[in-house]
Amino acid sequence: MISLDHHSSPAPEEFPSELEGLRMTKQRREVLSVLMGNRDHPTANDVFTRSKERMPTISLATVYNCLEALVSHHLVKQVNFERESSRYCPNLADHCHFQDEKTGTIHDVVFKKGVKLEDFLELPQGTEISHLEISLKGRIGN
Amino acid sequence: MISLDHHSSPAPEEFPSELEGLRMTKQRREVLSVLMGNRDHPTANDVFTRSKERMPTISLATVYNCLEALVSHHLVKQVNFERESSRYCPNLADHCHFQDEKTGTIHDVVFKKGVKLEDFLELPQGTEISHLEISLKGRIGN
DNA sequence: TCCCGAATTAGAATAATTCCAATTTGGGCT
DNA sequence: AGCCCAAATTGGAATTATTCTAATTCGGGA
Repeated sequence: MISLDHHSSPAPEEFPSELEGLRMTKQRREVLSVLMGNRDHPTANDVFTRSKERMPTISLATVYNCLEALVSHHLVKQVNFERESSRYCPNLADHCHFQDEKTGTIHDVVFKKGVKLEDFLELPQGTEISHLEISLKGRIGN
Repeated sequence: MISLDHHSSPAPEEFPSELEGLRMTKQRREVLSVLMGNRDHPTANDVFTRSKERMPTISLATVYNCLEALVSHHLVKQVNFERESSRYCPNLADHCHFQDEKTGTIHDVVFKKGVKLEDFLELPQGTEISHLEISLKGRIGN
């Protein structure tokens, strides 16, 4: 069962050369630091644009590769809203996402302390949840 | 605030010529009856294949058009799992989706009776949620 | 029946992502 | 330090789901 505990994200910048068993190449470090530096849930293309400022030779394919490596090593989360292009988030705490329909801004939303999935969902018993994604859209009161 | 009340879906088949302000053309009726007939969360392409059996002239574009019309008139729900192609679901009760990673099968999961979003999420106060999507992946215990 | 806006259609276009094949990189071993 | 080799990067092509376009068809109301 997935836990909804509250963790905090690692401190920005300063990454070892290997993290969670992932070789920290300079491209991966760059992509990660772009994500850490501006937590506005950028798309792969946003990350590409930002990375190029400091590393002009990086390619979009590499950005996709790096993001996929970071996601699969749980250093970053992939965020999806319907069919929009994926966004990326370095907040490793269990949380979900709220998109303000007015501005498009995405906000992290945490779970109430101690809440478990079974508390609000009628899960067929025996289910092992390996992945959970909650996406909200709406407006922020006036 | 979105309600998590338990409703039931309309009875299968037998649709009036206008529903929820939507003109029920024969293509839309066909698409809807495909969805009602087999609630296995088909993709647009699945719906296209199935529709063609009874209506060989229907086009994929029309299937997309019909699905979009049905979704926007709240007769059908669009279901997304990460970046996979959208699936469609005629269950109008508030519910979310669990995908068995072993088989790929998608199961509807309902909310515990009376649960409200605020009960499990720390929503920034004043937020009006207009759309909510919860997608789970995992395994069904042996 | 005629008209007209809406719906359908086939095919082209788009957008995000993945694939491919060639090159580069860098850690470990000598 | 230099070599080796698997892994990572790269640019471009390919793929896939979906949307767009423009032409045709449909069907309800006058």
